[in-house]
Amino acid sequence: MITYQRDRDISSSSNSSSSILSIRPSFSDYTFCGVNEANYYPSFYPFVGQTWTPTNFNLTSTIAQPCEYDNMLSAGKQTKAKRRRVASVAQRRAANVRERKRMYNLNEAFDQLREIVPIFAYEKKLSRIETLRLAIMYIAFMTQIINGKTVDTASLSAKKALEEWLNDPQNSLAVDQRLFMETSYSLDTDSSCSL
DNA sequence: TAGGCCATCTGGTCCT
DNA sequence: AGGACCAGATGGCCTA
Repeated sequence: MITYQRDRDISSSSNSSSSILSIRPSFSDYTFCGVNEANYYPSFYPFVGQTWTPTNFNLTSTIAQPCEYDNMLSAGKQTKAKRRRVASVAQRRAANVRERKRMYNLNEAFDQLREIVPIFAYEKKLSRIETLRLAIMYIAFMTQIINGKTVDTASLSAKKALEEWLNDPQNSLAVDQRLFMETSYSLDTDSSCSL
């Protein structure tokens, strides 16, 4: 009997002699069940903390079948005939690496955006959603300037938008209201401002 | 301790 | 067929 848990749990666990193994069994575990690498089917999450057996993973042949959990997930959904892509261990790992790289690039773009939007007295690092919302308002503010509105008028609209935003019950963000006031103040007083 | 934010894994879908 | 993109799930970390 083998019990699985996530890789992350393993790395944070100090007890290396534990009988708890990785949720991703070694290749030998698959071959033990008669599954070859080409038919690797990586759906083990439902069995975290549970005793793993070929029965509850529905491994009754040499080919891994979708487990009950996947059937539960797809139940109730209007599904057309789906293409089941069978990924090898190497393909799945490569996809994970690509996904990490994709998210890294996304975060790099967020960092660049954080450097552009004016935050002034805001000492805390903006979250991604804060960055996006601030950028939206900043663009709206600058658009008004470009369209000939005075800084005062544009700043008034920006302040109004900011107040609406802050008063939005859905918005739990506690942003200092000085953000946009200081933006307009900076435009007013700093001629070298490159905003 | 609850909630927010984030990283990561994963499978489905779209596109080349 | 395979990569990119996306959303759901999950767990860790931090803060109020």
